[in-house]
Amino acid sequence: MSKQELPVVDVSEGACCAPLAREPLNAAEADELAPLFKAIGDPVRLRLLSLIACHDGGEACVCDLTSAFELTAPTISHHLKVLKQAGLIDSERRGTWVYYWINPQVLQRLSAILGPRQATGLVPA
Amino acid sequence: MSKQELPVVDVSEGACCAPLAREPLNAAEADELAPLFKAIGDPVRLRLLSLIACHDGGEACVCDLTSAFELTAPTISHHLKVLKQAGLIDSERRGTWVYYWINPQVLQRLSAILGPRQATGLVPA
DNA sequence: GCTCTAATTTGACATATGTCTAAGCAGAGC
DNA sequence: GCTCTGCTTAGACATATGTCAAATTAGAGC
Repeated sequence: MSKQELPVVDVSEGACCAPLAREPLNAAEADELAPLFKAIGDPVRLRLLSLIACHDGGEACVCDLTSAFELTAPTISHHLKVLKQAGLIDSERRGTWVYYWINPQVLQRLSAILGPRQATGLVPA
Repeated sequence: MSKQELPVVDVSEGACCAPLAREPLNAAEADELAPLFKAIGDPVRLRLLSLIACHDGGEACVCDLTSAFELTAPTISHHLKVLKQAGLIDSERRGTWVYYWINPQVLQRLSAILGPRQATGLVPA
């Protein structure tokens, strides 16, 4: 299955761009957004995300990531899985190695949710 | 041992504005930021934050908040405490009621961390 | 002082989470 | 086919988390 381009949820709807502070999130929006923040609510996963995002070519091999922590490979694998299931990153196997890259749109969306204003053009004033 | 040396980092330093994707977060920065994202990584707390931010006058009484959920008062109180301890909101008692308001700077900072670019003027490039 | 309401704290509980070890799977190279 | 390396899965375990009921604290009004 290709999780690569699946929107997962109707992103274009309510929780897409309107910032938190503009109108109250309803339960459904919150249920959809919270897991994303939860996924980055762990120091290891935050660093993983950052490492992947900053890595040369926009993608990183698991071996690069594992060596940056004092954690076992299964633990890193677990965190990568959490990030991937949240839709924040995606991956592909190439030969022996598995590469991960971030999904910039999701990150951008979260940024917009927290941002003070700017509905990213959805609502034209 | 090499994981973290300082529990709290000076916010004005690295983790202040530079987005995730610009340079890898170090362990200390991640340890400082992750709890903030974790705090909003819960649907109830996300909605609480949004409700408070959107409320008239920029602040909301606990009674207003409690009535928006099908949860007991202690549970709401717990979530508010988590948000407050994370620094996302603040509160004050006025007579019988307790009012909460958000700390916009913290929210803005998180937004900047996730944002694609814009170091908020830190590095001119 | 008494009581009423608003909110928090305490304690309990089931569930979720982060980590590890051990085992399994997938290619590469012999 | 065998083995080696890279990565994931499975299972176990201690700790953290979300929720509630009961008890407690804080003011307001009588």
